[in-house]
Amino acid sequence: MSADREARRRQILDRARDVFARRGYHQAKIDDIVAAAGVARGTFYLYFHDKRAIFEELVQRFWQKIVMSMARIDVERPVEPQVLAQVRRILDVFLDDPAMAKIMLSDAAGLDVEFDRRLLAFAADSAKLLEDALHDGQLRGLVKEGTPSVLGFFLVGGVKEVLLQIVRSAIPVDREATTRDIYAILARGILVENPKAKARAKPTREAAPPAPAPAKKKRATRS
Amino acid sequence: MSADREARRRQILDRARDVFARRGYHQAKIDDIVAAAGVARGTFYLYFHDKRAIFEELVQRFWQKIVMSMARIDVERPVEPQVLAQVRRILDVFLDDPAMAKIMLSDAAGLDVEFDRRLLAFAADSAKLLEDALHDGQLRGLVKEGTPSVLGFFLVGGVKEVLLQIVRSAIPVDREATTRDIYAILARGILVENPKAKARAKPTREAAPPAPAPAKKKRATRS
DNA sequence: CCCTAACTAGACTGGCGTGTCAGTCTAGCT
DNA sequence: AGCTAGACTGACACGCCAGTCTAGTTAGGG
Repeated sequence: MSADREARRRQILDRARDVFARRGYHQAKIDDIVAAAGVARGTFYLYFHDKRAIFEELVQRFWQKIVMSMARIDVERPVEPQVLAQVRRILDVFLDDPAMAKIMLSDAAGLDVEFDRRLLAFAADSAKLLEDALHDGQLRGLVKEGTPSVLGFFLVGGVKEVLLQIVRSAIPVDREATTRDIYAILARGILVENPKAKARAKPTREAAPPAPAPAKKKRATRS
Repeated sequence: MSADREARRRQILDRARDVFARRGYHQAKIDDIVAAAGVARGTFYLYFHDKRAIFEELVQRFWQKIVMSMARIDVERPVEPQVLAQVRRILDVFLDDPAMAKIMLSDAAGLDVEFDRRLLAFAADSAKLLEDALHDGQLRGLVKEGTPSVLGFFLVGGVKEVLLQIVRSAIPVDREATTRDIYAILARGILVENPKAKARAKPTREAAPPAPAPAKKKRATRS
């Protein structure tokens, strides 16, 4: 009955997720999805109103998981283990479902004006909350100085990119180690401020350009 | 003659850039582009082979600018001003051309299998170079410990996200201040390690969930 | 005044992919 | 055996849009 129905729905949903992850929203054709799910084209439309609807449902469900993994930081207790645990939980949510992670971290924009609008609005709200939290943290001496919105964006962007690259490369990672790496960046940054000439290895070495779109430090052509 | 031709080409290119930035690759119709450029449909095809070609050229040109802004860090001289200048240059490149910035930071993927493939490959190369540079920096005592690839991804992702949000919100920012904010994160991180109960403001306050896709710290429902 | 080249306006077509719908098939009931 | 509900099928209609093409306009050069 409705249990069958639920199962069938689940099946389509799961397969669609894989197809979306592999091809991206626009490249994923309904034919690909129904083929992967092993159902007829018409059946798909018995369970989902249209392509956008199934995509939205996938995004929605995964977003729920993310929200569920968030925990308030208790100021009365040591912060470090709480932050570590939080980072670890985020890692788990994304890496436990690489297909959805890929979808959330690369697609999820540029499909529909309305969908984009809602997504953007939601993102803005979330960013505002994070910003407030960081500002509050600053007042409490838990967060270093700096423009809260910039701190928040950097934080989110950094974690997103790390997760995306992990998921893309499909290489299994040591989650514990990655958690510590991220925590170290949060707590201490990346650059050494006063180099005071430490190691100094092979003196002839290249520095490097950036990645995908924008990039950062060292090396190149000019200047 | 060819000067006129170059100018016409330029005009179409510039207007197309605006349309792509406003609508995204898929929503941008050829009709939108020719209307914005004030040329006839046929004329467009006198200058560009097809839609993908003009998009690729835009991406290509902007990427050149990014690469040009990269400078090798001279280990013999003080690092801080060099890094500050580097961050500032990146900010300038992106914020001077918000339309292209928007395109590079959100689209630029998911249009064509071949295009994606090349982009990804290129991104991977760049990431590798940055990773090597960071590793080298560690040996020289300029970069803190941690897995170089994770440091690199976090760095790139953080900067990307900050730029994207600035460009999206269209609010003019103080580039000098943003540069310092980013440098501060690079040099010192975000979290205070040993809070030692400093300020302590309004004790009843919310922490916050995250942003767009993945997110970070504080707040929520469970745990 | 004509000729050419660049351009315009816009009609056209071809392909693609979404969503529909008339019909089939199955399981269960009477 | 006859009937019914409703899950499922898949050919097809339709809209959309990139890219092509034609007829007509404009401007300059000889």
